Amino acid sequence: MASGSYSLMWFRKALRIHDNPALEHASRASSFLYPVFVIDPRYMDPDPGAFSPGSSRAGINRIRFLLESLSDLDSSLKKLGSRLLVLKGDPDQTIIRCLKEWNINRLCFEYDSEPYYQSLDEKVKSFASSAGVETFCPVSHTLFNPLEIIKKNGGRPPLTYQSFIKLAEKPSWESSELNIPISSLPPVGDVGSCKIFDVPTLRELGHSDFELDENTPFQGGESEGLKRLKDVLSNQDWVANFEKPKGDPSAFHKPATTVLSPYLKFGCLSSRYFYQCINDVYKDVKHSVPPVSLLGQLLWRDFFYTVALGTPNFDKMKGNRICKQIPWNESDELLVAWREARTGYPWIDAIMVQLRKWGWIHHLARHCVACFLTRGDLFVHWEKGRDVFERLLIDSDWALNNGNWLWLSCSSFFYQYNRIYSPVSFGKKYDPNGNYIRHFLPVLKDMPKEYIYEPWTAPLGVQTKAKCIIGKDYPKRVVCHDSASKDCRRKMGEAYALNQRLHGLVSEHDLTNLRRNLEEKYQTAEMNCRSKRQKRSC
DNA sequence: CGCTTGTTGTGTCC
DNA sequence: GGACACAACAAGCG
Repeated sequence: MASGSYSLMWFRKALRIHDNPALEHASRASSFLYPVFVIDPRYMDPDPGAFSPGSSRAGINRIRFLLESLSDLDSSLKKLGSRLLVLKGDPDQTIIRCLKEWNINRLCFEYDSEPYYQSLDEKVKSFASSAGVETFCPVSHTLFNPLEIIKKNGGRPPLTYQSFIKLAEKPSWESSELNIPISSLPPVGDVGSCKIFDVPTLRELGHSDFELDENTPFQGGESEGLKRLKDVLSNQDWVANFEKPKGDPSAFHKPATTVLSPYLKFGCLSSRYFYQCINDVYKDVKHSVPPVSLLGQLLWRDFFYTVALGTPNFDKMKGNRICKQIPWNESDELLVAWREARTGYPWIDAIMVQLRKWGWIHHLARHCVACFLTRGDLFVHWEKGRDVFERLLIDSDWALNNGNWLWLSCSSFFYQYNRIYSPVSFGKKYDPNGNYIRHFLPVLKDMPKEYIYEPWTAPLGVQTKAKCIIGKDYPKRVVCHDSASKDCRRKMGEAYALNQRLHGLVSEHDLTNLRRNLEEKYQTAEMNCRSKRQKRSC
């Protein structure tokens, strides 16, 4: 193309300038470059019916993080002589209209393995090919191409971390220069009759009633992500010796992990660039190794992306060949208590408050509440907890979120259902004084440390003095952990036996039968108590 | 079939 | 802080 191309760079994730092969390609030999982000009203418009402020799909914290990331991207593009063109509408229809209106002959966007993008991209690509528009969709969100790994494994994804590591080996780009600085970009061409917006504010999108008392301390955008990365890397010793299971989930003034996950989720930070930076630190020093090392965490991310892509119905129990079929109970009452931080277990409730306010909680805190909701205490379906995380986390990532819920509920990957996190003693060993609880549940701030993890055991006099009466100022616990966790173990055992007997081919009918049996067998004191309450209220 | 391996449990004992 | 019992799982490999 002698006169140069009219190129459209479609931003979805990869909200960055550095290590962005699609952007690089789009800017090469182009007369005009149109950098586009499409706001889908279904994703961004307020939904007053949702259980937390935000849209129907995302809580307010993640929408804010995305808008901050877009603003940052826009100002970086402006420094390079370009800008971000924000459009509103159905993403596929909007992109197709732009392609026509602007006579685009080259469309560039990052490959995305999530089902949502797979079907969206299919539509856009099929139009592009019929219209003679060249498309360029590089894999740059993950370290490896998940399709290649699946192919290498004979068409099925590896199901253990170690087999994944063996298949993956070293990434092809390990020692190439990824972060080639861009000094300028081609100009944006005429936009014709397409309505172009600036990056909107939350208020402009109609979100106004969000809480202001304590919001996420994490700001979106590539600049912020790179700054955070620099901070992390400046502590070489910490990077080299990082071991994931050893972090302190109750540390919140200074989190025990990098909190780079939200930047990786939106692609504000390139996972490949991060990988190279860690490798640089490792060069001359003794360091931890996967799976627990910092580099190991990036490999976990790729592992889950690969399994997720190669597993039909990965985000469901039914029809998911790697998921155990378990007769989770259908109690919305218990789900809501968990979601609204009213379980009566301060450690669990404090975590759920931090999740709602910050949109981020420590990895082990995620384990505690996920285990508690599913196989540990409440026996509620992992898909319901998954939905809550999906909405509230600023770093919620389709493959990782579903993969971790499968893991924690002992539905796949991990099967030792007798290992249950105690909602009392797990937090206590990190934070014996309960500072974390006092911060996120101020109603308990004056409870003596002897009782703060189990306030229902505090004598009434102590409760009065702490101005926190259990059952009035703070809820009574929704189940008794000792008996509930024992019941969960037994239920899991029976469900596993059924899965084994039927070789995983458990029908809806089998599951209903087992559920009925279990309910008869294992009704604990609380369960009886709860059903009596329900009957009374009916 | 038997053996090894698997990121991250709890409670008790020394 | 390390060892052990607890009660015990699945996947992968030979």
